[in-house]
Amino acid sequence: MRIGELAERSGLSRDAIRFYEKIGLLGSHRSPNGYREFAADAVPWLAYVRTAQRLGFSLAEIASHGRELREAPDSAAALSAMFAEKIAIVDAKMDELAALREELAERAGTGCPLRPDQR
Amino acid sequence: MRIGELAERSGLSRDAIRFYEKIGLLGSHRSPNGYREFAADAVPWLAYVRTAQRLGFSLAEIASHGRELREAPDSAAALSAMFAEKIAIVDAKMDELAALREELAERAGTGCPLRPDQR
DNA sequence: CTTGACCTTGGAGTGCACTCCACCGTTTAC
DNA sequence: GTAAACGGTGGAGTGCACTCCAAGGTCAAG
Repeated sequence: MRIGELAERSGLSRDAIRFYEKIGLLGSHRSPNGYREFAADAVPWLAYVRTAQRLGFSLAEIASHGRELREAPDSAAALSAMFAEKIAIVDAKMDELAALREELAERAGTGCPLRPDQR
Repeated sequence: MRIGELAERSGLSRDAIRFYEKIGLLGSHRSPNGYREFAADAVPWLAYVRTAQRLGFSLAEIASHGRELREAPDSAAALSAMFAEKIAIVDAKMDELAALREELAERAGTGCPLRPDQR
């Protein structure tokens, strides 16, 4: 698949895809004419990248996550440990969100808004 | 409280605090000597800002949220509606995180990692 | 054989959220 | 009274994640 198709299927811009390739977030090989060729699984990978990114992971983190996965010894234990770590991070974020939600709900109940300053 | 104390109590840099004041995220008044004076509730407000920011809200969003709150008619209903909206956003983020967590857990189980490309 | 859609590479520019700096005035401790 | 600590301003610089643009190569259709 070439860049235009991937752009359309992933919802990303061509420029964003080229940028992702440049920083090592996305692999590709080149056709004889110099065009980038992407594998079919680039689409779900980019969907995952978008989700992880929206949830507060930087592209560098996502890329290093991807690298770890590729470089991991093919051991189920190592993989599980890595995912457990990521899941712990996700759980921590969820806890924070729950706390923020609580805070919002509480203030909504009391009718006492949070303010930048007393004015 | 002056900027140094607020910086220490909030864990933010003086520069960050000045920046927040400049973009209207934080109010202050000035002493006769020109020094900024901050109210005591700037500390919890900044803590809230940090949390909301870490969870993916931009400073512009947080600032406009703060403004809405200050400008809201003093009606419990209006406040509740506003908070309900924010809570819905938070809930959506939590759902996304849960989905990501699911995805990670699933892949961890199968031992089939996600990859940037087949290499 | 040209038109148009597609692709390439630099490199510049953008918006966000700061951070750093120089240079200057004020306050506090000794 | 002076040195250190603290405060002020304006402006430049940084890192991230793109976006836009110019100049040009490739390829299928008419």
